Amino acid sequence: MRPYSACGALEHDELAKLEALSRSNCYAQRQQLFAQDEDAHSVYNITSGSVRLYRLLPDGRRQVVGFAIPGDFLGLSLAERTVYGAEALTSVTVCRFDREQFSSFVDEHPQLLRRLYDLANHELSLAQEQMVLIGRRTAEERVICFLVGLRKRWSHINNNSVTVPLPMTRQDIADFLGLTIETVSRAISKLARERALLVVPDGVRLLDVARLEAVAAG
Amino acid sequence: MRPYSACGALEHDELAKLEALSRSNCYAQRQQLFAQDEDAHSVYNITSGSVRLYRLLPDGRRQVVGFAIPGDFLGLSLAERTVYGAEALTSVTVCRFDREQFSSFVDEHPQLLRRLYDLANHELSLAQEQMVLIGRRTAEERVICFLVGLRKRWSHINNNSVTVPLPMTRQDIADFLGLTIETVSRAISKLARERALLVVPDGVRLLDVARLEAVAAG
DNA sequence: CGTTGAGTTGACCATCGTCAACAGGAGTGG
DNA sequence: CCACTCCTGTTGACGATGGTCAACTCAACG
Repeated sequence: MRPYSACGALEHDELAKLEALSRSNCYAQRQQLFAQDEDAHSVYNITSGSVRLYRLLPDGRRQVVGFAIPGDFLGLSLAERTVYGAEALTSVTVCRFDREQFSSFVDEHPQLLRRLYDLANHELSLAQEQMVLIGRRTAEERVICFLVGLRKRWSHINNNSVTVPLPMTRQDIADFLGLTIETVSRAISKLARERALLVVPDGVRLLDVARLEAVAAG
Repeated sequence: MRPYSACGALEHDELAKLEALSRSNCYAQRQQLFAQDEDAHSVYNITSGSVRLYRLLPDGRRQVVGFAIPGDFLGLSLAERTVYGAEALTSVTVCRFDREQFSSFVDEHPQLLRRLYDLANHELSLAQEQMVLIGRRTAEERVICFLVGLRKRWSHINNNSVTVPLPMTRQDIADFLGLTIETVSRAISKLARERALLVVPDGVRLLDVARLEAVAAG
């Protein structure tokens, strides 16, 4: 795990010190990294695989608040308790840090803290984007935004491919977009019928990228 | 403006230095503090009045991403550009800081930065809460959650009164909850008919707090 | 070859959005 | 003082988007 994109603020030797605090770790598909509302032990950096982040209402309704892919961090809030659960969508490998140790390291490196602060504010902006998506867009628009946005996130990793991996189930997508599984399925089928995309095993291939990105932007 | 709740990390003399950087400022009702996607000049601390924060889609659809009340900060992300607009719902007074100066001050006070970091992560958690609200709750539940949540925020200011000030229009509430003005109006009317609340000028008085809070929690 | 679980599709329906009419206050001007 | 307009909010009738329920396909797996 070299990039440490969140840690660009660190000098080489500081980076080495941080790396010394980390432990590599694996999770099987469907295994939980951590649950909602439990004590937070660790900070995670995903090195391979995908993770879903979700919140539950007491009556069982679920909202997926995000998906983590390689390079993403979890638990950076450094809060004592988790506010969402995290579950492996595929088999997952992570670099894990002890939360207390990581927190102390951060306190000793204000430049890193400043970088994390900017990162958190960027996340906040994305969360607001998601509010607009769920609150003010139609079902088809939500699905398109989801696919286009996910492709953009993968583009750094898979060389800008038009094939978007979808390791999550339709249920996960639905719970992310505030829809039902059937509505997501219908939206994807409609786009496939219109030759805007092609459904492939464990993903979709975007065919009419221009059209899809126009809808996502509009 | 004494509380500086965000600045509890500062010593008395440091607080004084920060205060020296601030300028008091007024805005008339409907006046814009700043627009979406413009250069960010300032950091604001609301001292009186209410502000709506909103994002616009290119086609004019609007999502209100939050309301700011006395004690709240705006522009703390310290990003170069604004990601949402802010408009005064009532006449508003603020303490305004130059963004660059504030940013430098923060860089010289890691303890303050750490406090701001925790604050940003708390905001992020609230944004996720809002995603659950918009994505997975019914119209009536959304309205109830909104009222109960707003009451809680005002409780520090107005001595835990069951009367919730609503300086925003129904349109603002609708755009916050991902609903229409008519649906918000109907939900409030229904709750009033059921004696769960009472509509008063520029607000509502919660009558059956237990019931409302139960719905909001569930 | 049967079972299971994900995904798709269809028929029907409910919630919420749309459109329209109306009520009530605030501001304006005769 | 009384129209008159304007704006916000309320209410009703109707309709569409998306949810519900159910049947079916298909692949994975034992």
